[in-house]
Amino acid sequence: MAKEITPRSEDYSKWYNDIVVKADLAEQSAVRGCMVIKPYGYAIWEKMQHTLDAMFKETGVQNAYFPLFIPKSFFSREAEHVAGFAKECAVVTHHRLMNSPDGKGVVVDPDARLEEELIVRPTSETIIWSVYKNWIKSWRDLPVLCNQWCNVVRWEMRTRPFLRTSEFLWQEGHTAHATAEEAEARTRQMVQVYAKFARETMSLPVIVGHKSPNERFAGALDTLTIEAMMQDGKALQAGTSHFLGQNFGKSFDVQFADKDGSLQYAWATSWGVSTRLMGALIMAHSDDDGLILPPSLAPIQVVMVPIYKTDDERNAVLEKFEEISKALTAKGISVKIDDRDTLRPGFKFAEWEVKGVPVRLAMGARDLANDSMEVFRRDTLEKETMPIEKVAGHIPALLEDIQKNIYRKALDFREAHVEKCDSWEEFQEKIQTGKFLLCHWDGTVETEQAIKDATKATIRCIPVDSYVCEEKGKDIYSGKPSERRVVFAIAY
RNA sequence: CGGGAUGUAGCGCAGUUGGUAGCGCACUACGUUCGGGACGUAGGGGUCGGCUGUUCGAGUCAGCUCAUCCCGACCA
Repeated sequence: MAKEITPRSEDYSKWYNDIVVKADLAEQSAVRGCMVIKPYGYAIWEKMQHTLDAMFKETGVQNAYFPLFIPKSFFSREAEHVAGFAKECAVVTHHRLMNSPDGKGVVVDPDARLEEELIVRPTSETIIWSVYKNWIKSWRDLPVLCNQWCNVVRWEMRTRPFLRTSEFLWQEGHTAHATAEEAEARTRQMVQVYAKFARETMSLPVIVGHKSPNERFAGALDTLTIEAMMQDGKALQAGTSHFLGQNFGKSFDVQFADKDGSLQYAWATSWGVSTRLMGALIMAHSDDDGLILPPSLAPIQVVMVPIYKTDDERNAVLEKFEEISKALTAKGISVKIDDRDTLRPGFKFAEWEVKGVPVRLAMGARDLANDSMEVFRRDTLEKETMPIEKVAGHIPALLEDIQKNIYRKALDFREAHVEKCDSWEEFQEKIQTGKFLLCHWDGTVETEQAIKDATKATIRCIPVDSYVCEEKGKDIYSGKPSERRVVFAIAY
């Protein structure tokens, strides 16, 4: 495959789109800004869903489903929330079409205008809290811990596959609690679920932290985030968990009788991750040969490519593959024997590499004679020849090693591109080269905005686990006193 | 919604001063190949984004329009 584009080149966007297309993950749909997720891409998303879903359930969360359409009036109840989403809503105004009077196609039937317009959900806080009002009467009804897997629509001006599409798939959790402490604890708990998922399942190192007020979710008192670094050094917000206070409880009049008989408003959290995680996966791990998938998300973990000239050779190799396939399947490993007769081995090698399959086994007449097999790992591109009987036993440890190695590689990359910075001159230059800069910030929206206007860089988070730096200093821009360092970066 | 660009085969593109539509990849058939994206031969595939105009004649010129992409503002 041609190696014209490298991950840190200026044409990162082209490189990314190239991988999306060649790895057969997604394609552009006829609808502007929307995306068709193809079977291979969707299989990865399904694996993400299953893993996350199990993690949610371990924390007591249950799945539910709420309507796609939200009456417009619901949005006017929470002022900050509506301000955040008003500019990007798809609105349903009619419910019927009719044949065009001029005989050409169909038109909207003017008589079918809805009395109240419906908004296609950009997020479901409003409709869910309108339902919670009926569910929550007593402290005994709390907490309510619901999650839904669904699609949402945000009519963005500019779109990019997986990272920002007009419609996207996601999961949104919405919880109601009796106390602020409990809701805040849930907010922290869920961001840690996301961090664990990113690190262990996606092999993606993330920084957990608070968003600055400027970057907070519309209507939230606090937003926790996981921030990841892509291979061009830019930041990607990969998941968020919001503490919503009593904003929605009050807006939707969700009151309950507390233990002491007093009426209280419920406390809320919401948290979500989307198909944007697919974008993160692509941009964090791929190389010039295509996608590199962590084994825990790979739809196919081991692919077997037979090499042969005659039917006899083919049958002999496939027989060995079947044996190994059975042994691996018994261990819960997903295996594919690529027995397509019309393609040459070299083509198959390249194709499975683009798709990011972690391990490839190849076997031909030469190996057959030696009772050996070639084992190839996608992450390092290393080949190893080993005796056939040892292969099945070797694979589980190899997959585990690949999983860890991909994480290690991404972590090393991030470590090499994070640094402290105390000079505004240095900041302006370094931030453009793809770095996370740990800098002092005076805590004001004005300073953050001024830095953004000057450099496009934003505060990605105020870290709570890695890179925590509680030391006094002077703001990088304003020179005013600062209590701690925060993470600045240019983001997707 | 501002600034820039592009619409020609499934994809990527060429098409000169206006004169009967081309290339590469992909696709179909046959043969030779098969240990890192094979090769040969023969085929199939088009409302040149749309409309209007200029002209004997428009992919090419003009006007309008639609769509897409990139850069801004917005955003997970």
